[in-house]
Amino acid sequence: MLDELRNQAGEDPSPSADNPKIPKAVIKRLSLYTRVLQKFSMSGIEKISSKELGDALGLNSAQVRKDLAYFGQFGVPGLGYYVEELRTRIKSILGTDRTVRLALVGVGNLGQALLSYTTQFQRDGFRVVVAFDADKRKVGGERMGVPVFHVSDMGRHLKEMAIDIVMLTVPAGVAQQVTDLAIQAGITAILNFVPERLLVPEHVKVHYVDLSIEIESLSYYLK
Amino acid sequence: MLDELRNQAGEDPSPSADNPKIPKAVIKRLSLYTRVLQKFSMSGIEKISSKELGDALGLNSAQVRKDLAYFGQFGVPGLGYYVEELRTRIKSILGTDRTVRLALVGVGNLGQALLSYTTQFQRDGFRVVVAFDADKRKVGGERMGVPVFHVSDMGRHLKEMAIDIVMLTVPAGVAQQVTDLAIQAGITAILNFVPERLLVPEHVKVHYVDLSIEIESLSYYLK
DNA sequence: CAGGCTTTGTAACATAATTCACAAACTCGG
DNA sequence: CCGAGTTTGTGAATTATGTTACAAAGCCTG
Repeated sequence: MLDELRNQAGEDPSPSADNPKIPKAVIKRLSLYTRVLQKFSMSGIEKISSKELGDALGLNSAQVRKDLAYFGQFGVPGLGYYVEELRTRIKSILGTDRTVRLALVGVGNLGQALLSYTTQFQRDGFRVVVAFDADKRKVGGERMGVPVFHVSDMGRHLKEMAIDIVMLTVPAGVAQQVTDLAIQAGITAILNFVPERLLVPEHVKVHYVDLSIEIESLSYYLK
Repeated sequence: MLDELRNQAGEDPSPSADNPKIPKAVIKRLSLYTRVLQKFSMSGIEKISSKELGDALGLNSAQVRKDLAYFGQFGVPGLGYYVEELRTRIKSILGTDRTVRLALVGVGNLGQALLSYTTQFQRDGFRVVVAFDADKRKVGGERMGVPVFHVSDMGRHLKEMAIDIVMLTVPAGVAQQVTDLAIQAGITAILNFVPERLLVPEHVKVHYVDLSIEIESLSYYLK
């Protein structure tokens, strides 16, 4: 599909810089790894093997090692990986070693729920710093400590506030329009909750969260 | 055992109960097809080719045909597919030709947002018919027209109300517990919003919706 | 109603992702 | 500091998924 994108330039001395195609699934698993490592770290455990890491996620240990191998050599033969070190390095690879700045477009039901998701978001290093809506009655004040502006000013605010990722929870029908605006403002990553396919230039990455599809496909497996 | 765990990781093809091996991705695309077909149907268009259907979703036309071929022969050479007929048949395959009955566990922020998602859900043939929470203050009345019961009565209600799918939006930490209860009550499909892996027997299907992972992986692709 | 045109369904091919398997690297107890 | 025991990192094999290509089927125009 339109998933083929360049990878980020290396920000650390790992061989990731040149590797042109890392499977999307690998990236998602990296994210899972950090979560497990976080837990282990909390329990005061200092080292972990690919086997243990895999078991915690239902993955083959070779897959864990191979995933990590995309980015360098982090392990010690005969010992495994140092939990904290590995966690730090993966976070650095993912770019979540600093706070990721999110904007929310569409302060409806789902949008507000996302605004109140602060606990989880905070813990994972994200922060919703601004929201937008087309309804003038919702604009002006704050919701859950987040200022809400009118979409007509979105471009300006997105730039000024150095937004990394836009979350779309607008009504179906205006999603593409809003997307175009965001991209004009320099946004390159979108998390789309609207059940509509977005047409975007190649340098823009869209992830879809589609509840209806999840439910429909679950329905298939009912028996 | 390993198979079971692997299944829970959520991203790989699992041997579905009866149908030998239809890729999970195929099922999700079927769901997308119905959406496109719905739109075409609305516009009064009566036939559609695999090319057109694919174009609408950014897919290769052969993939569309192959996906459909898993389930039979629906098309007419030289003509394409009859929109309404195809839609009906796919819905029948997915089991969404009747209302799918959902239960929501955890009436927090996200849970309430899902309860208010009625418009979209209704349109797609789902219905949240009951909700549960552990907080006695939330229990008893209705939220968005949906009765809320205490989790301690969950098993009974799930059975009595013939629930198909359980949506989990409970606080991290109790997800596994709630899952076990639901499975004891005969539930075989779970949509899990909690950022935690669920251990379930083989016959139970779990789909994960994990916002943090979506954001983290988007973060990777930034610049 | 014949023949050119279109589009299906699928077999063969191509690509991608995962798992296996093992040499090499390192640990650690004694 | 040696040797038995682990565990890594990675080619090779396997499995899964997607694409190409085309014969067969059916439409439709003249």
